[in-house]
Amino acid sequence: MNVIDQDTLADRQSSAKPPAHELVYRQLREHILFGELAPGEAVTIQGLVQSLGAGMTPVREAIRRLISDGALKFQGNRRVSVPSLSAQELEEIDFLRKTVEPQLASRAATLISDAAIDRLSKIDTALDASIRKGDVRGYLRGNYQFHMTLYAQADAPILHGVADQLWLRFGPSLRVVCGRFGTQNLPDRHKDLLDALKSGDARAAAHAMTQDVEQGNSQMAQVIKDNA
Amino acid sequence: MNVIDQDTLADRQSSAKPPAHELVYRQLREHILFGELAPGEAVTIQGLVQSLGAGMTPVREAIRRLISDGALKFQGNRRVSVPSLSAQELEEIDFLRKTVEPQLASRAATLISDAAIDRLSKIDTALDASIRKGDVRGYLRGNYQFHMTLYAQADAPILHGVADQLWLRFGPSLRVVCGRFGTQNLPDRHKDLLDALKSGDARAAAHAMTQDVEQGNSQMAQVIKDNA
DNA sequence: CTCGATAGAATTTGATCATATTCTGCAGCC
DNA sequence: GGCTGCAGAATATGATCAAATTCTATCGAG
Repeated sequence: MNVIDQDTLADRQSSAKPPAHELVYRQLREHILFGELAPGEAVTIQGLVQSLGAGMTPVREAIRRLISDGALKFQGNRRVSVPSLSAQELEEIDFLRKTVEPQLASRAATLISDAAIDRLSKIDTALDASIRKGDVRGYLRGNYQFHMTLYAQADAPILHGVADQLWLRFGPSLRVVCGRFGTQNLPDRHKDLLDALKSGDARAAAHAMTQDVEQGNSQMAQVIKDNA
Repeated sequence: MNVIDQDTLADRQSSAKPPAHELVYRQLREHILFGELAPGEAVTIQGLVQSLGAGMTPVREAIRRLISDGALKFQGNRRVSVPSLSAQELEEIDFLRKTVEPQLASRAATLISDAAIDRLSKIDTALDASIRKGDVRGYLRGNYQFHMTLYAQADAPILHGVADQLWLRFGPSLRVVCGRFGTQNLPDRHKDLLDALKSGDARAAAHAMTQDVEQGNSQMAQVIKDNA
């Protein structure tokens, strides 16, 4: 499950260079999360070799990792594609998100530093700007960043990893929701969340998070139903 | 997240042959789950190339997948090892297991066929025999098989995959528990579980599963505390 | 003189690539 | 319509390069 790799303090002197397979993994991951890759789209090794200018081995490794993450789907006959969520799968993801993410929010609420709250506020401000401008890509990145930054404060790497994996699974579908609905009527429970964090109210944070998940998932459910 | 790949009916005429990286993945997975690999032990690519007689590329891919699964740990400097659980990590796993596995048991209870119950009974019988004989390896395999066979009946591939991943994470540590305590006083809530399944009582199934998870995890917690 | 530390060499291991091989899917032919 | 051959893509290997660890020999301090 990869995860997160909070460098932050690392790579002194800019000397640290991640291996190629790691870079390819991150790029592909971004593509999946923030939308260049649509659900159902085929992913070929050679295509990535060309488009990313990487060798074959690193690309293969990155693809395997993402298949393990559930972000890509192995279609049996050596074909790999971006999965499109079924209603049933979304229901499972809904169950898991409502378990894991409020829990993370709750834990984070009791541990988070003022500096981290500040960072979250900044991300949320930028996110609002993206929404106003109708910048789908910016919204998706900001939203993801907001959640993951928060979860990183929970001191719960395994839960964080599971949450991350779930986001990877519904990323492409979320992108479709935005394409359909635009960025105007997107949920933003982040204000409630920030308030709860500032007052250290774990229960309120969990509640706000539940609402946020609820809202996002119901929109996705709508789109899936329409497509069927 | 790998998963499960229920061949069963597949490979007609025994003609289907899985690719090498798949085979390597499965073997390594088994080693991790059932104990050849101890927590903390280093895993080298070249070592596996030799011991498994496989090429370098398949081994690399298998290792990447298992790292994504959380079954192996990338140690920053290009080294890979079998992770040993910290008390904190076990706590997280405990939370997740108590959420996911009872849920799976519950869903399975309403969907399971008589044939599948029969299969589970057979597995459980064999498992009891392993316990009596003090056959640690047999116990671990049987226990895993019992749970995964049950979860496969829940018609919830994502939840199943998450559960599978969690087992992969605590597998090596569970092995240590057995080494410490032997197989005598191991939990066996499987009888309660089977009863609940037979009567289609989802709530009872979930409860029995919670008990089973509880018992196993508390033994692991004990061992972890002792080692510290 | 012995012990310990350290710099540099040697070895081990990982990363990447070029290449050969195998398999899948498709198109054209019988 | 079913079969055969062809093109392209994926799988798998081994060679090569780079990095990290380990080993060793030398030097200095006690």
